[in-house]
Amino acid sequence: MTDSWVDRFSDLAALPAEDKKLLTERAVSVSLPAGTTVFAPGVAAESFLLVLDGTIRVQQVSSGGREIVLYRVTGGESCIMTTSCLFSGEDYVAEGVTETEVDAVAIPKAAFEEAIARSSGFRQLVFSGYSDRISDIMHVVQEVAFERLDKRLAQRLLALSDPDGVIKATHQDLAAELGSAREVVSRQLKELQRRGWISIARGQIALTDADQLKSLAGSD
Amino acid sequence: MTDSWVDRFSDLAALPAEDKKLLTERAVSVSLPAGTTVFAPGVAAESFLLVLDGTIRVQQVSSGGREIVLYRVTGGESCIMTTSCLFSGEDYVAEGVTETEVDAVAIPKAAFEEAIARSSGFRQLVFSGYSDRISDIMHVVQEVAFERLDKRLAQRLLALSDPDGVIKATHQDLAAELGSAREVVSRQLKELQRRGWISIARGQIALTDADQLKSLAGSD
DNA sequence: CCCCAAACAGTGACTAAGTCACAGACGCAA
DNA sequence: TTGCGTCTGTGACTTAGTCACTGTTTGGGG
Repeated sequence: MTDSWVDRFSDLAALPAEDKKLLTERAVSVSLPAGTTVFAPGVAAESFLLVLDGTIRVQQVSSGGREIVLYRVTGGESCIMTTSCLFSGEDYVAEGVTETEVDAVAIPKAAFEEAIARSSGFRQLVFSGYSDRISDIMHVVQEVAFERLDKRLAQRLLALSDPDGVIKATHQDLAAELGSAREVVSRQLKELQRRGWISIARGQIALTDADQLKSLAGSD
Repeated sequence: MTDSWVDRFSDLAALPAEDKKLLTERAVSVSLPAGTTVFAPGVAAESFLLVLDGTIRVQQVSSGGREIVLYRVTGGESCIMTTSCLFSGEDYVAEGVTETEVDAVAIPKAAFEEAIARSSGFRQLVFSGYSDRISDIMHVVQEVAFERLDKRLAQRLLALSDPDGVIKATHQDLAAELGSAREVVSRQLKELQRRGWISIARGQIALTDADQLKSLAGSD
């Protein structure tokens, strides 16, 4: 196994061979189809997850059925929600869903703890994963508490658009990104369309003036 | 040193003597007066902090001057914001302020890494600290995104009240707890007073019907 | 003792966002 | 073609946040 998955993680690639061996021998490769619920409130974790390919969306759901996206885990990142539960034994307060097909490796709790104890590179990977997620979630708090919805919507449209400036998402999907309500997003989108910055079709939005959107997204 | 500070942390009290020795020898005791800014955006951490006594309030501040409290670190807990920055090197996105006089021990980065490598109990402490904080912050997201302000205010009044049912805080202070605006909180408080659930004085609020407040705080 | 500057609190008018209850519109499958 | 489920539009209303004020208390300094 010369081109192992460990070489995809910069913190792990430089590891001593014996540490790499520990990880590669004990890890279990998994492949998940799009739309799989990786973890959810009320389910305890049993292993640590490293994403190789694809993206996992981590979100919270309210009792009233509204949702908000907290962050996404993409290739080369660890899913700290699993780590978190592995250690504290607490239940998840969020859920993780694969947005695409996801290739990952699952490291059982025992091997995880051994790797943490032995490998400083592995510790670095796990801790920086925690740090990054805390930053992400704090950013979400900042946004929902203090920022205007039109600005946040513009940010998301820019972030979610493909190279052609197209977003394939329903208004409901966008509302879930922002933690808002579908009707509110529909009205905001209509206003952006009125200004000529986007064009709206069923299940799809095209950016027609990205510069104006960037200006709105970056306004203080 | 028979009654060392390490015995205040359940994860550390059971440690082998040599691990305790490492921590106690390398840690630096600090005592901070109330109102000290422990960390703030744009300042990098240089050591890991364990709080022995007192509380540190961790909050975010918006460009418009509004604030929101994320969580509090109390005696026997680690301040993971310092850990986070220690590892990722990223700047703080929040600020920490002592609410009372705080006794703490600061563990330099080198000793921290050594302890992490050697002591599973210390790892447990650090990881569970992370997990708890992530839960806290996710809870904040849930609240600001989805819950009504009157319910959140009732929750905070109950949480902040002393055994006599009194809260010494200005309306501005409460607004900062909730990430809302002072005028909004003033109006909410007036409504609670109109219902006879609280009584309002300058800089102080007294709960007069905690049961009704609990009912509001727990409503779904 | 009185004055006065801060800090604290109250208010009205307005804008932004969320809720509720619908009514259309579109698109695929039977 | 005709449903039927998903997606979107809309009006009326409530809740929350903003702005620009005014009023009120309070603890020093003169």
